[in-house]
Amino acid sequence: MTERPAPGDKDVLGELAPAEVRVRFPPSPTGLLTVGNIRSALFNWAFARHFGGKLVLRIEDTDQARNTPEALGYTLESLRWLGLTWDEGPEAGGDFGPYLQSERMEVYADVVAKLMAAGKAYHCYCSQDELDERRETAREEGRPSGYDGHCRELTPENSKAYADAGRRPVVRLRMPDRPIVFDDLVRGEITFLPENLGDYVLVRANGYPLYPLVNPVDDALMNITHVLRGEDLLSSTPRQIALYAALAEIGIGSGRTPRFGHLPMVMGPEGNKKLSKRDIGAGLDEYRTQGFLPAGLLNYLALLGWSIADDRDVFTMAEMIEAFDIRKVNSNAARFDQQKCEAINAAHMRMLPPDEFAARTLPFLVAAGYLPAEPSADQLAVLRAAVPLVQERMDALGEAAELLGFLFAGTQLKIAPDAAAKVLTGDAGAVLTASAKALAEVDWTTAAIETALRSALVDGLGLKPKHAFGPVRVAISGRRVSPPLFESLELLGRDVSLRRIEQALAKVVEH
RNA sequence: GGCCCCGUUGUGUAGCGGCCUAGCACGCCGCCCUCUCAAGGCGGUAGCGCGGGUUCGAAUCCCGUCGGGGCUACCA
Repeated sequence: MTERPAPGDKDVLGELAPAEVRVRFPPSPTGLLTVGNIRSALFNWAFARHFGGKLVLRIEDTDQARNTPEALGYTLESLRWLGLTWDEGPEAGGDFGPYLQSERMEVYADVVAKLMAAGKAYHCYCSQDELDERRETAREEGRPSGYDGHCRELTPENSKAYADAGRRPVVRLRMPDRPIVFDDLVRGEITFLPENLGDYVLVRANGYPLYPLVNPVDDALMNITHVLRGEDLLSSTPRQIALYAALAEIGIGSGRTPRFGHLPMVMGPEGNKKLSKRDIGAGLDEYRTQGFLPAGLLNYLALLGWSIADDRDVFTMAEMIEAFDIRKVNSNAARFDQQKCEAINAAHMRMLPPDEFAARTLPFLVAAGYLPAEPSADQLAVLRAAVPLVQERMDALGEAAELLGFLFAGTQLKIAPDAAAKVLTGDAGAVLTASAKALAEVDWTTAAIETALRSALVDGLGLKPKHAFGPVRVAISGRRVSPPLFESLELLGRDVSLRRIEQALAKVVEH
C-alpha cells in the first residue's frame, strides 16, 4: 500500500508565502452575532493563525436602515470575548483602512466612475415593475430569471430620454459572455454558465453602493487572499469573480482573484433550513448568559464541518490552529445540536484549572444575588473549596447559582417547593431530628460527619442511604440535587447546618 | 420555475477502491461505581437514500434518479 503524500499547502497557498495570507471576517452590525457567523469567523481566524497570516475585520454597514452604532461595539466586544482576535480593523488599525464601509463611500464612488468610464458597468433605467414583469415572464418560460440586459446597449439619446422622463438609473456590471469556473477550497471545481449570470446591480438609483460591489471591491483593495464564507454566498461568487476581473483590468486592487472556500451551512434545530437569527439558540448572547466558555462554544462550532481526528472531538484552540486545514472541511450542511454543544462545553469546564473555574463562576453568583459584587475573603474561600465538588457536575457556568447558591444563603435558604413536597414528608422528621443530634457534637470534618450520619440514620434508623440522606440534603441545600452532602455540610459549618435542619424540621411538622 | 451545492446510525463526523463483520463523539437504553446529581467504567441501539454501471473487489469512481439545502432584491 503506497502512502498518500502528506497533503501540502501548495494548492491552498499557490505561490503565496504562508505569512502573506490575508482573510477577513465582514460582519454586518445588525445587533446580533449568530453561531453561524461565529463559525465563519472562527474558520477564518484559525486559517489565518495556522499560516501566520492576517485576519481583517471589516464592518459592512452600508445598509443604513439595518445598522446601529451600538451594534458595532457589541460586535467587537463579542469577538473579543470569544478570543477571535483580528489584526486589522476597528481599534486595531492597519494600512488598508478605513475598515468601516460607511467611511469608504468615496472609494466606491471612484471605483464605479472608473468602471463606467471603462465600459465595465452601465446605467440601467428599467423600473422595478418592468423588471418584475420580465422576470416573471422568463420564469414562466423556464428561462433564467436574471437581468435580461435590456439597457446594456443604450445610446446617449436613449439614456437622456429616460432621464428626462424622470427615471434615475442603477449601475449594473457588464458580465462576461463566458463560463466562470473556480476551484472552491471545500467543494472543488464549480462552473457557472454565462446565460445564468445576469448583469447585476452595483449601485442603487439613490446612489448607495450595494454589497455585491463593496464586498469584492474591498477584498481587492484590502488585498484579501482567501475568502472563506457560508455556502449561501456560493451563487454570488461568479459575479464577484467577474468584478475582480473588471477591477484588475482597470488597475484597481491587487489584480489577484482570491481563492474561495464555501463553508457548509449551519442549520437550525429542525434541520430543514439555515439557522436564522430568530431561531432559539442562534444568538451568541444566549450562550454567554448561560455561562458557556468561549473555548467550549468554539470547539463545538468547529465540529460543524471540521474534525481534528477520527477518535477525538474535544480540543483547544491552540490545537485547532495547529491542525486546521480548509481542505478537510466537510461540504454538507450541519445541524446545530444543543446537547452536543453542552457536552463539549462541559468537557472544557472540567479542563479548567480550579482557580480559573472559581473566578469565572463568581460573576454568575454575583448576578444571581448570592454574592456581593465585592465578596469577602471568607466567601471566596468557600467558593474555592466548593469548586472540586461541582466542577464535573456543571455544563455551563450559569448553573453555579443553582448548585452553589445554598452555600451563601446564610439562614435565608429557600427550600424548593417540589423538594419539600417530595422529601420533607413521612419519616423525614425523625431523620432530621436524629441528624441534628448526631451532628451536634462531632468533629466538623467531612469524614466525621459522614460517619456520624451513617451511624445515626442508616444503622440507627435502618434506612437505605438514599432515603436517609435525602431529607438532610434538602434541609441544607434546599434542593434534591446538590453537591456531595458531607462535604457541603463541612463547608456550611455546624451552626448554619444545624439551623437549617431545624428550619426544615419546622416545615415537616407543618406539612 | 431556473441556477448552484449537498446526501455515512436520531445528531455531528471518520472513511479518499481491498485494512469496513463501517470507527469516534453526542443522544438514547442497560449495567457497574455511588449519599443525590454528575463525572468515570463497561455493554447495547441505530447508518453508507435508491437504481444502474466501471472493477477481481465500491461507502469510496461514473451516470441517472430521488431527496434536502442555498441563491434567484435597487438586504448583507
